[in-house]
Parts: sequence; structure tokens; C-alpha cells
Amino acid sequence: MTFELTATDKDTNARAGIISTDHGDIHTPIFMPVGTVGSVKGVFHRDLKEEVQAEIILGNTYHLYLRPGTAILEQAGGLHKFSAWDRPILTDSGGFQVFSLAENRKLKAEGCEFRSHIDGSKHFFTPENVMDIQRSIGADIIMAFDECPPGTAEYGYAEKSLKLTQQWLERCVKRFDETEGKYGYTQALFPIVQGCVYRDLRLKAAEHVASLNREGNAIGGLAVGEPTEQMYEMVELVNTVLPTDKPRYLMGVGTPVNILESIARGVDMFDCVMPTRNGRNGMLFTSEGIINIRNQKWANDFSPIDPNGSCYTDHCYSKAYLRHLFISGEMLGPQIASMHNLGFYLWLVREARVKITEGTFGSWKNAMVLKLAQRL
RNA sequence: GGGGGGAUACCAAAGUGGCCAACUGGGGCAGACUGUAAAUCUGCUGUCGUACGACUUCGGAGGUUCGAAUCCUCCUCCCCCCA
Repeated sequence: MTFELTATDKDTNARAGIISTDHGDIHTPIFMPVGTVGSVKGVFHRDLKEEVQAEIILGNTYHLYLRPGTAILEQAGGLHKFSAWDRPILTDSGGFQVFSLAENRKLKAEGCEFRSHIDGSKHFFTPENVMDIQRSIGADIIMAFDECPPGTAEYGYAEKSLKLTQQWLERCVKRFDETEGKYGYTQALFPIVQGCVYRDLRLKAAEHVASLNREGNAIGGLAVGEPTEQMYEMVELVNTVLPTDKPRYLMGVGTPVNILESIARGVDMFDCVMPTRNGRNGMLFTSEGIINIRNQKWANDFSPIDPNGSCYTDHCYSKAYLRHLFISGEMLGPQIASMHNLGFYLWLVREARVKITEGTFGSWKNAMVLKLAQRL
């Protein structure tokens, strides 16, 4: 995997670049649709490629390990072949599940014991076996196994947690470097900066991560309950330390506005369940603002879902019809909404890329931020 | 013609003297969702009020009672069985 910086904005820290992987190029800034169990929920690969124009998608180590399991994935020849997705894939390590499935796990220095959310069975994740599992899944970019503490964590806990994450990171790197890809193409390991909302911890974590000199770096533990302004502050701070010649990935973020603000602070890669999950639940992100398509007021609005949208669904279907689908519990509704939202997110980052290249990102971003946060 | 059963809020359906403005579903309305245990979850759903509360309701009209959706009388309508 390589990264080439192709443009830098004059007014902000925004950058444009190209990540090259064995499964193709990724133009940054980029949004990566989340496909936890090997499926971007409700969206066909063909639409993901041709309409949404997704260049890379996510998978999740914890979920894929439980189902279908590494044996099946290895027999299939890795997740790309298994799922018939031939573009790049990034897998999260299961670190987020240490956070989101907190009731079902026990943290230890050695690793993390999980109770499967499916059948209650016990599983033990360590930095080493998480690297091995991600080798079996075969993602182009794999993530270090970390602990993601809640945004409200107190300093003492945050400090302790960071120490654990850093120890785990060393072990991840060691294991990763001792092993190699199983399917004939290369993989890259991204370390993750933790440290909650504490400046000194974040700086320390960023310096540690930078010193490892990996092919890309991630910022984790944000958008997990802390105020948005603190998130921006942390992103800005961490990016003063993370190398400029490596892609920076802000994990799990976020709203369209979060993404624009973070691009302005030097982030290159994003992922979030928001466009798909909120889409399934009737929330549309459009070029004019946010729509709750279930609201009564759209019942007789026969205008297209998003007249400026880049997907065929945006022009093909009306708001009134999409509302009808949601109200009627038709599965086509969530599918259309998911595709629309993903299409919008990808349009947004492509547009950001153009503006960065043209040198007009700053003013464009400010105008967009005002528009996109509006509730229609 | 005879006998029996029923009528409760938008729909269905509990409730059969006070704890009932009325269980529960559905529907409707609104909200939440950030490295996905989520096609999920939450709230509201008689009127007025932010709320404490006030007012009007259980087919209709009377009545009994301190008190009625619940008991009595009459009326209207619906369903079932027999002829």
C-alpha cells in the first residue's frame, strides 16, 4: 500500500491524495461504507460500485470471526472472493466491540474475553490472534486491536486504557511483521491513536503511533459520547503529530458536517454506519439538509429524493413514494435510503476533493456545513 | 315470529361499582441513531395546558348510588341460532 499526496488546501489542513492497494486506488478524502459482516446492508455490490462509487468498504473482525468464521473465509480465498467484492477492504479489529459489547466482555492485559452476542459462547481476542484473523479475512488494510473507552471516561481510566492499547499495539505490530498475507496480495496495518479527550494522552499516543512508521494511521475513540467540539479539538491536535505523508483515518465518524470539519483538520479517511443505519431508519442526508422521510409533510411531495444527487435512485423515486415505502414497511424503502445516503456521502467527499484541488475548499466547506445541518 | 349475544377512543380488544381518561395490539404522529447485537429503539396518541391540573367521554335517553364504562328501565343498531 502506498500513499501519494496530490494537493493541499491553502486555508485549511485539508489534503487530497491517492492510496494504492493491490485491489485498486482510493482517492482521498474518502468515505468507506461499513459492511460489518461482509455486507453493506441493503445495497448490492453493483450499486455500491456504479451508483455510490464506493472505492473501499469495511468489514469487522469480531463479526466475521463469529460468522462465517476464519475456516470458511480461508476456504473461500478471503473476504474479497467470498463476498465477490474486488475493490479494497478495510477490517476493523474488534476494538470497537470491546466498547459496544462492554457488557459481554472482560478486559485483561493479555487480551479481551468476549461472550458471543449470538450464542453466549466464550472467545478470547488477543493482539496476536486478531492479527491472524485479519490475515485470514484478507483485508487490504487491517486495524490494530485497541480498547475504545467511552467519551466520558475519566482521566485515570483513559490513561490506563491508553497504556493497554499501546502495549497491544506493540504486540500487533510484532505479530503482523512476523506473518504475511495468505492470498498473494499485501496488507497494511494501521495503528490507532487513543487517549480520550485528554490532550496530553492524545499527544503521547500520537507520538507513539507516529514512531511506528506504518503505512497509515488512525484516530479512534472519538464520537463515542464526548462533545463534538472536543472531538474536533482532538483531531486537530493529533494531526499536528501524525505524519503528513501517511493517510489519516478517523474511525467511525460521522455526520456529513463532522466529515467536512475533519477533512479541514487533515483527515483523509472516514467510515460510519450513519448513512446506512439512519437510512434504514428513515433519515436522509441530502444536498439541501436532513430529511426524516417518515414525516407527514412528505406525503404529497412528489419531487425527487435529491435533485442534486448522483445516484439514479435520487431522481427515479419521489419523496412521497419513498415515504410510502417506509410507512408500509417495504424493504425497498431502507434499500433506497441506504443507497441514497451512501451516494450522498461519497459525492460529498468527491466534491471536497475537487475543491481541495481547486483551492476553494475552505469557503465551500463553510457554506456546506450551514446547509447540511439543516432539518428539512 | 321465538331465543340468545353484543355496541368501549382511528381500528381491534380488555375492563363488569371507586385504584378508569380507561390494559394491550395495530394504526397514526414525532424523536433517537457516529470503527453496526439496530430493516432497531424511545415518546406521544379525548380536549385545553410546558406542567401541577381542569374539563368532556365508554350506542342514545332517563334512573339507582356519596360515586357508574360497569347496576336498573326504555329506545336505536348489529350478530348468531330456531321457525
